[in-house]
Amino acid sequence: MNNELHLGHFTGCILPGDVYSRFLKLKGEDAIYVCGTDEYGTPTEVAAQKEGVTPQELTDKYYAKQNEVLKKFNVQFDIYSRTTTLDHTKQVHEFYNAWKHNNFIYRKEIEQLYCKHCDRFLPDRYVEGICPLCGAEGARGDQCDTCGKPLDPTDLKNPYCITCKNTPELRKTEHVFFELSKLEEQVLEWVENHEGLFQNSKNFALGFIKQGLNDKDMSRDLKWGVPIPDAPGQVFYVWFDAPIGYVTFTKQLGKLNWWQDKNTRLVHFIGKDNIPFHTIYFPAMLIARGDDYILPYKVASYEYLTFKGSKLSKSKGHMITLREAAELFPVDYWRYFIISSLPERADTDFTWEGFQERINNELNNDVGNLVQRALSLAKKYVNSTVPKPVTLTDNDKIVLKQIETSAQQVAELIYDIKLKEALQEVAKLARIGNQYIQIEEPWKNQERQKEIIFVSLNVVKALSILLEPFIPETAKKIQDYLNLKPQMYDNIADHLEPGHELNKEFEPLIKKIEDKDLPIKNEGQQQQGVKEKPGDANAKVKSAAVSTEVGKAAVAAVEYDDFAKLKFKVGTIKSAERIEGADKLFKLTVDVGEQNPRTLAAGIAEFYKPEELVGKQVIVLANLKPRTIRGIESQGMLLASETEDGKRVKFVTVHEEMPPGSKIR
RNA sequence: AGCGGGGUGGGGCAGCCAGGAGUGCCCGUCGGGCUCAUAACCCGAAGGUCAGUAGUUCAAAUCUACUCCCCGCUACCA
Repeated sequence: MNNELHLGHFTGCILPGDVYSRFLKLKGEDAIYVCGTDEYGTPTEVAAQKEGVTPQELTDKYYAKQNEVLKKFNVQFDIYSRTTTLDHTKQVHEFYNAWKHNNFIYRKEIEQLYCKHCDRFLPDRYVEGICPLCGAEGARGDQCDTCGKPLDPTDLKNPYCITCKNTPELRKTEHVFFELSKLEEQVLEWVENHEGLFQNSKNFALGFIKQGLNDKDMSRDLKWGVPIPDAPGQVFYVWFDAPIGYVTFTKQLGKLNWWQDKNTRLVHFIGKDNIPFHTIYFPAMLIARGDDYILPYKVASYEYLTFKGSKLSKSKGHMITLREAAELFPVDYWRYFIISSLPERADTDFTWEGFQERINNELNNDVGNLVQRALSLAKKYVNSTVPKPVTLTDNDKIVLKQIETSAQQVAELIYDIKLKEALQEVAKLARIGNQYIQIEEPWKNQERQKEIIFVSLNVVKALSILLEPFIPETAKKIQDYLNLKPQMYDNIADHLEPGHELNKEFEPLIKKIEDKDLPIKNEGQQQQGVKEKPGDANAKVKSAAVSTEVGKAAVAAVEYDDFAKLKFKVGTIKSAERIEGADKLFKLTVDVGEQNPRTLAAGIAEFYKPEELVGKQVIVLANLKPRTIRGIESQGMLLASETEDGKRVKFVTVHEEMPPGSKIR
């Protein structure tokens, strides 16, 4: 909760949950979709400190932004609340008292680092020092980044306070512990026998439990957090309050009793980093709470959508924010794309090409086009009125029957949270519709026009219902064209009334994404006005190195200093060979006047033969951050020129031989 | 380094947990058709030793062991 929402958040938890809950409601189920912001925790506090505002001010700001953008994406929460409310504090205290009552809480005196200068304890990330294991400097109190080992603040050698840099001292303090170890068996049994966990959740949780569940220190000597009632000056470790937010928010909706109702099916949608909290800690907290609190029915955990190939990503880890995404394309495009490429099994890399392909070929050509076809046929031949079929042929009946079959399959898949597959099933119905029109040829087959158009329109109507959970705006648009009121899922097989008038005004549902619409081509504009941090220039050029798109990227005006950061050198190609399994790449060794020749991966294999290259002089960007491409480390980038259509590529050279290593300026 | 995941026709995926002819989906390629529709749509074809090795089995993409590649997390974060 110290950042804007980005496509990763949307993919991992928000959108799948929205599709699922929209579907349930459309199906007439008693469903609520509960979500909120988790606002405590040291990261928020540290971020606020950096921005020079209070944590509350920071979270207020982001809460408002998130709320706004979620509405834009038509996320239909029943409540989007926050953990910094009094309701939540009360709810956490209620849990705490129950844990105490059920003997899951004990106190223990431990030693913690204390900064006299700042007059505070230094938990987790408030302290840095030298890692006792690998000796690296700047290891944080919770973990060393260099060797990756988790640490306790007290493990650090030469610790210092990150705020004032003074050396802290050890001070005794009494902390509250949650006796997780007592629940190991119960949690293990639940994980092992629970069918509702996604495979990745289950594997991870089992591995986690195998290492043994230790009691957890719930106390933090901080102010920002839910105060522990009987431990003045201490707050709950954020993961002990955040999941209780689900309970708080449900209570705010007046449905607290759902948590103790055996018929409630609690389904979590999370990203994979949240797996231990939703499969181990939270279930343990619920068991310890007692009073028949229910455990999750399903935990849908998603892998990551990664952005390494995207030119929008300014640095590693930077995502496209939802706000940016909505400015670029209609939100339904994003909703469609993300569900159709949900990272269920493995991380999935986002590419603009993939996005464009999916939207153009599937959403546009199959779905959009079918709607357009059917409506146009109706307008042209039956004056935009649902015709009365006289005699239905077997094929007509098969297609009408298919609507029911599809609806049933889609429903089963969504109940089972196989959203990607469900959406494919919807797209399949659109294809069947296209196929049907093609085979029946209503433009030729005049005596059967009424029946064919009748069937086609019913397919379109069915699509509008099936699509609603996924792309609600588009679904609504189709229903407007059909002049229909919002439908329920179970009405899907009801045929349109003959004589029902359709809307004569309609336009293509979806517009194709042209190459020029993609931000790759607008890179210059995109980045204007964005202050890049020093060193970022490397990152920007890097993406061009693999895609041979040097010629395509529009060039924004740069400062001379930025240009001066780039070190170009003349190099002589010593050897060139194809890289196995890569059509476009050569592995080159190039002498750039250094002790050893450099290894480069160059995307010019479609345009040269290896033997043509040996001995040639090329221009190399020598201070590009090395990058591993197809298993070889590319230590620079070869400059080349490319025609607009990408059909011709020629490397850049000097017109007379220069000594290898000569500078370019 | 630790933890997790992946390697399936040219590209992207599903299938693997509950083994049964390489089955499926999207794109691309090639050939054909249609002209109602957004140069869209429909039909057909080519293309894979399911990363490798060894095992279990009547039977392995699927189970086991090992090996090789790749990726993510271990900053914020789903």
